[in-house]
Amino acid sequence: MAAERSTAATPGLKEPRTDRGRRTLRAILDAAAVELGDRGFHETGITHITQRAGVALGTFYTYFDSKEDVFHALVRDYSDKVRDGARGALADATDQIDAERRGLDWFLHFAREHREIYRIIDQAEFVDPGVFRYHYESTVARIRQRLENAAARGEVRADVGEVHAWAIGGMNVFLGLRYGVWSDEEDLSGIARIANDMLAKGLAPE
Amino acid sequence: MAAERSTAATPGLKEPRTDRGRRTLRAILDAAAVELGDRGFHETGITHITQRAGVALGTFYTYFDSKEDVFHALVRDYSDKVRDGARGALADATDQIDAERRGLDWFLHFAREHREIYRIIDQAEFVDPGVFRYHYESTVARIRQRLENAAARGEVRADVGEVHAWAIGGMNVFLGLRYGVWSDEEDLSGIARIANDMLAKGLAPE
Amino acid sequence: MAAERSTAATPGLKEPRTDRGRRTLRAILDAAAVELGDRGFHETGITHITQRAGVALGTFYTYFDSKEDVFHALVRDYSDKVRDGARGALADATDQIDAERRGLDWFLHFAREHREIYRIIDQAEFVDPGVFRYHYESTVARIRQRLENAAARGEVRADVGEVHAWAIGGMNVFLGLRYGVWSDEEDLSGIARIANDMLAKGLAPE
Amino acid sequence: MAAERSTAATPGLKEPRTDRGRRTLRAILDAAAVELGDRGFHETGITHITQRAGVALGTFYTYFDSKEDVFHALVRDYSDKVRDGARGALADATDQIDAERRGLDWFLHFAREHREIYRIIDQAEFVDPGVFRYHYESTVARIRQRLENAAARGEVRADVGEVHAWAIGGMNVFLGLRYGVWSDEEDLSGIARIANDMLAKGLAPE
DNA sequence: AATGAATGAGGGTTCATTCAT
DNA sequence: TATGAATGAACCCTCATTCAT
Repeated sequence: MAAERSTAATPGLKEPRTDRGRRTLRAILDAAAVELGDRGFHETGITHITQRAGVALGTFYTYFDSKEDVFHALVRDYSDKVRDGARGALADATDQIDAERRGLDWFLHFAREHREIYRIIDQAEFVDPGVFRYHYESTVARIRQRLENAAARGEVRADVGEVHAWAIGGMNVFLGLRYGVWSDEEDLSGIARIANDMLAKGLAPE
Repeated sequence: MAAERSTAATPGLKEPRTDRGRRTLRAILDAAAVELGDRGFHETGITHITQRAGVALGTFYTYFDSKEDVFHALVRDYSDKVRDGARGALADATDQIDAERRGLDWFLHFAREHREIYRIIDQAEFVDPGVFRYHYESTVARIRQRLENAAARGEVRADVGEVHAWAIGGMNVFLGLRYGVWSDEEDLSGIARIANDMLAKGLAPE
Repeated sequence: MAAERSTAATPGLKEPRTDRGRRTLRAILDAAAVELGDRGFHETGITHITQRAGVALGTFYTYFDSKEDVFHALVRDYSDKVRDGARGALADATDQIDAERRGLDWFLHFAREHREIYRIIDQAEFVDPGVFRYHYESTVARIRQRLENAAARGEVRADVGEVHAWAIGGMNVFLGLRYGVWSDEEDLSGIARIANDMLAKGLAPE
Repeated sequence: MAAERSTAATPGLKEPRTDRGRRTLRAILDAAAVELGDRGFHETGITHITQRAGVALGTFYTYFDSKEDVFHALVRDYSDKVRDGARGALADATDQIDAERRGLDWFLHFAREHREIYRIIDQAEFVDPGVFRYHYESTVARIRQRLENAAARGEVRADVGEVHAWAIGGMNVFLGLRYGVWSDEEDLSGIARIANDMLAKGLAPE
């Protein structure tokens, strides 16, 4: 649940030097994820975060330079998680269509488990447009790469490209919103299978 | 470009009684669309809106009860426009697949023409969650209805349902974001054709 | 109920020249008495007054220069009413003690009938300190005059003076507040008799 | 002069946790008493208070939730002071009439010393009607209690009751206004003696 | 490292008053 | 006279950030 710090230098974040410091940072990060996800960026005050984390207001600024900074850190963490999680899910797929199904399946469950992700990433469009665009462009770029590789192997139609990748990305995101975030009832693997079946036919080699 | 007032009762809006009033309201609405779309809800001050509209600060409150109110009005206006515009575009389609292509084609052009729409509607998730959900749920419900009617006519596979509708909605929205809002270069009708071709195969009757 | 205009020149008031104008002025004055009495000076907006009066906002300024002006006019009207009403009540008293009882009796009933008076006059302390002080000083001066005349006639103790007058004024005002304004239940004439009995003994000639 | 914090839970007040905090709160409270007393509630801005207190605007909200809150706190503090001050003054009286004289004497001096009290408590009628009524009702209830106890001891007439208590309360308040607040010249103890003499006769046992 | 008091720019909203019609 | 749209100064309050301890 807690966001693991990416190893890349994170500007605006002051790395803790002691164990106690690491625990505090972790508490703040976790609290921030919950609060920012629940209330949204503008409705969340630093005090909301520090109170939930059980630390004093000023302590926040021991680890972050600004409110934007935590937000940025969280978006990057989540973006990384989506990338890594999907990658893991794809690993033992039989073919590319099956891989996409597994990826969507994993993503839908992840979305339901981490509803905050949606709210946090969506807000990035206004709070931190850079990461927002980066997140979607790199996510879609990976889809595209997979499709083109598969096309080279003859698994999908030869003409797949950027447009298909964005279309698939949009499908996945909306299904995650509708069935993962907004609802608890549906069988997510079933949803993934239905969507994947349409995709399979849509992408089948001529 | 100017938002036509919907006929439905709009709470929080005080209908102007004179012609001068109607002109002023229109100016405020147009200015609000530009400012809210450009800067985002929280970065937009009432003064930004009134200055662009060329009226005094207080005049804003002659027509709206709060900043949330204009926002709400704009989302509803835009939501109606998307609905009506798509409906018009669908009208002279030969079959349902062609209809979906025309709808997407229209939507992509509309998105490029009204980049604000995206930013305004996306922000609604946090500013006015009610309309946000309503907009997407009703949009997708219309897609679903069209699909099911087409299935009854044998034009598309018999098992189409809610999941397909959300998938298509997400596809359209992301394509609009990527090629309509973020870019000026691509031929939008070409994009629509590519996506529609994948859809045609994905939805073809068995 | 409607405030009659005193004949003295009232600055800030524009005398109506037509009959229609007189009716409008009257409507505004009556509405102002109700609203200012109910909500208080600062909580009352000009629109509250004009809406209750059934006229347009701008019409208010046809008759008054400012919000303070209506307030001032009302305080003066009410102050005059208290003076004239008490004077009338005193007229057929047998002696001065009886006169004071009749005055208090009348005042208590007037207070119950016109609860606004209290709220309006009390607020004058902050809104229009001039009239506020004038009202109480002249009211008490009349009491004092009556007492001294009565002392000359041997009806009350010889040493009556300003202090006694203020004490009696305070007594009357508080009884009006407690039994006239705050409550509907008590028999006001009985209250006046009780207080007057204490006064009779307190003021009796040695 | 500084308002001591009552021990009762004070909603809307955030208790300071450090010494510095306690000093700041005290400064704000003192400044608020002066400003609210001088200018009145509506004419006093938060900046008036904080500037006089020598702190920044925002600091006000570290200790109070709103302008109404300080006002409320001040009225309660002052109300308590009047109660405690009068109680102390009464302590070594020989009989009840003498006690009332001492109480009035103390009150007149207190009023002259704290002219703000009048203006603050009077405004409560509109700003905070609850405490306003509470202040006067409990003050008068104490007078009544004293009178009835004295009647039981045969020190005053047997029929004393609520009406007499309100009458006395009104006398005291008006004398305080006229001689304590509005004027600096008169000998307050002399005033108290004159009023008390009238009272002594008015309340004497038959 | 941690605390919490202090800061003050900023922003939404109100409302008495003006004025063109 | 009457109307109601337009004006803009004023004000309360929020909250990210700083800083002394």
